[in-house]
Amino acid sequence: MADYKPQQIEKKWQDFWSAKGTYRVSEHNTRKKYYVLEMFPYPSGRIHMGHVRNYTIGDVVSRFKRARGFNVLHPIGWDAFGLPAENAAIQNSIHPSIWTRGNIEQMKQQLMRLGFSYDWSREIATCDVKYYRWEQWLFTRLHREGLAYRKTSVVNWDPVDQTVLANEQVIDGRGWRSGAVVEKKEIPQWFLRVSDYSEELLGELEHMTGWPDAVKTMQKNWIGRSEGVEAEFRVDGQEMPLKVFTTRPDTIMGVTYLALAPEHPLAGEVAKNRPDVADFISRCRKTLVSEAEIETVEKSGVSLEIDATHPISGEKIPVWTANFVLMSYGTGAVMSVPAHDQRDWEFAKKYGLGIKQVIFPKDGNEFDIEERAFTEKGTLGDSGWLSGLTSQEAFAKIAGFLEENSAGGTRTNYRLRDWGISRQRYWGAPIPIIHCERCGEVPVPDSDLPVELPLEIDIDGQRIPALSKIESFTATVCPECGEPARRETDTMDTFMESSWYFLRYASPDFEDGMFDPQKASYWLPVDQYIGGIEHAILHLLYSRFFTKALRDLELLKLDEPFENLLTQGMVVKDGAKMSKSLGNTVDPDDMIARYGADTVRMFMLFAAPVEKDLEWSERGVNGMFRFLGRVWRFATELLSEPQNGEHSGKFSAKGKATELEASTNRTIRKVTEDIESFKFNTAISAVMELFNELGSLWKEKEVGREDARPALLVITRLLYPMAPHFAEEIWELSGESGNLVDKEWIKWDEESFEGAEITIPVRVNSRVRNQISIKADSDEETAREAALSDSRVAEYIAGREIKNFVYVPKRIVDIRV
RNA sequence: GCCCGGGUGGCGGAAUUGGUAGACGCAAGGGACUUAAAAUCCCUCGGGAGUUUCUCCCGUGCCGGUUCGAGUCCGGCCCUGGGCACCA
Repeated sequence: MADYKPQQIEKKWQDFWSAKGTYRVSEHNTRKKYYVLEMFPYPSGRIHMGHVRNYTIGDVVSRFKRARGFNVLHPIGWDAFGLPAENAAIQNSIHPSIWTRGNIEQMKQQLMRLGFSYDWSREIATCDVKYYRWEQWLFTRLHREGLAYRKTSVVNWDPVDQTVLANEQVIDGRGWRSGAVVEKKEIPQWFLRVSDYSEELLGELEHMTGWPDAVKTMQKNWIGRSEGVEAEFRVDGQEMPLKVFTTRPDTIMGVTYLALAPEHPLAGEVAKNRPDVADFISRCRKTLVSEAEIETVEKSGVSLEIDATHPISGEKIPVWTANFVLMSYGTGAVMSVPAHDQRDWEFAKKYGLGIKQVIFPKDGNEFDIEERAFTEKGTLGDSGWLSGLTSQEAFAKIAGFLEENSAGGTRTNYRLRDWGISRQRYWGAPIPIIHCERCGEVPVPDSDLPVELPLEIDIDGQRIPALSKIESFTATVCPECGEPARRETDTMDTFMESSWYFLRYASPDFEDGMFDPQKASYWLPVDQYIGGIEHAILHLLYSRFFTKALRDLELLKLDEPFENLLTQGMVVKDGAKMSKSLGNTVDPDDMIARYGADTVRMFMLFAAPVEKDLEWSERGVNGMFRFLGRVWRFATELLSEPQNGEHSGKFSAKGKATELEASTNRTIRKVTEDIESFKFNTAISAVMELFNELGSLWKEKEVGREDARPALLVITRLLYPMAPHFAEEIWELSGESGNLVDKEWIKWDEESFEGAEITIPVRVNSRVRNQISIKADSDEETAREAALSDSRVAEYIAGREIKNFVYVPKRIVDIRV
């Protein structure tokens, strides 16, 4: 018997796998391919527990699928551009590149210590020129297709630091470093036309059976397709009518005012002569960065003191600007119907605007419109020639009327906006465009790609120079006319890199394109994608968009990138997400040093179901260490006897061996099915139960060495995907041939536990009164007889009439008297 | 504010997807071993009651409903986590 010392065995097996090149794969293989991928990490410095959880899950899937006979691709890389590198650079006067490279080196070592089955030969880092050059190449193709375009858009501007801020860097309307009040600035920026794909991105969701419903619903709502009507309201003295979009055209006769987003051009127009309006506009957007803030702030507005003409009634309708109207949705203007929309109602009450009810309950009941808005559909009234119609009938009538009078008509609107990819930052992939006074926006020709990010920069100050400040970078000549020109100085959103990295893994060193088409068509789609739920919308939607755009560029024959998706919960401690700022992080390295990688992995899998948050508990880790220690001691004791080299692996049928054999086989089935469905916590429980049973039978001398051995070997093999070093070592100790990493997954023998008697409860008047033992496949008559002949059950029936008898095979007998 | 999740013992969780609520583990208490500690091993462990090898009652956030039967389905509340387009 020996103590379990993981430190002595884990390195040994890691070196063994690495020396053998066990996880290197190629397309030249007769097995069926399986591509398992975890979301790649941002190299922030050190691995955190969220990574450990994510990658442990992926590793179990990878090892399990290998054992099930698949040619498994399991790659890893680094999402290496991003804001934190610049922050670190400023803080520590270290170049973002050096900081990032150092982190990658460190984190790679950490991942290796966890024993993950990665094909390290495919490692990529998105800040490598050989990676982002192909992203630049793609950008020029998207540009050619009109899918990349420039328009002005607003950024957060820190007037003290003279820099653009991310939303995250704006706290209560102030720059996080300078504390200066943030200003809004309109600058030209690059966008990708995701909206062209709204319909397909939405429609395809229906067929994506391998994705969680919650994620699909979130994406569906994010795309936000709505059928409605656009109506035009003419404004005196304005050439262009005001357009509004509404999903409730039936309420149009109840419009009492129009509300414009503060950024609406007409509001800006009026503001020129109205200081109060100008003041309102500048005030109301200054501190509001996100949609969440805009929608929770107290509603306020100001009248523009102009009137619009109702397209149907011809009435004069006052026009306001209000802080809750979003410029980015619909037309940036809404028709307000206080009687039938609660938000409009509240605004109208606050500013004394009219409330006109035009929809009435179908059942003819009264509704007090002074109390709140009536938002249901119903019958139109007080609506002129539309009165008496139902909401549904009115929809079509009104749309038709607007159409005929060239004042609007039916429209489908999407909430999904085009993707702004411009970042005014240094640490990113430069956008490959040259601005020429004569030729306009000229994409960098293929022969001049890549546009390398200049690495020689001065970072000792408190600022990283934007590319626009680096003259040697900006100055160039126009590829078309040869005259002096300037480079685009925006870099690309880091979501660009993560939208296609899964394709690059198929051929990470390919030099003639983004990926080798043959290899990509072999490996893709990703069969199992695993990552945090926080990426449910943006990253996953952008990756889907990229895949479809690449398909339409005829670079890829693929509609969707990720066949199956698993979203795992966060790792929390004391109820809060582990984060540096909260100071509640736990370093995986400490845990590995103390307990070993296998214990940490097992704990991560055992402590919570994958999709739920996991509460970190070092006591729990210790408990898992004790479990592995018990198995270890049992194994070393059992296997210490000299082996004769011949093991049938069969149970003897002596004593309780048959029972142990049945439990062993039942456990194989349970663990296999649980791993298939990612229920690792119950898979581990099942192994623990089997081990507990084996332990007691052994201690009570109910089974001998010959029967303990096959059970223990099964336990070892079932633990292998989760605790691979541990399992390999015991396997080697047992003297069995080969290594588990190359072994087929273990099969179970159904016959060993079929046909056994089972115990089911008998309920009388909803209370369990006793259990009966019957064959699993007993018919109702047999079950009835068994139940009624049970003395305790009989006591509770006691001569009363049986009013109802229910028998659910293998489950329950329920009697009502 | 809008969208999507989640609420089960002291704690993490299990419950064959409508069929014995609390598997497995942690913590706690008691005991064995030990000079001692650690480690290890054994027992108890949702609450209450009783005639205490056993039996009864209550119990899955709250209120109501469907059903022979509800942690699971339906309606309405409360609390809580994630996302909201420049954090990744």
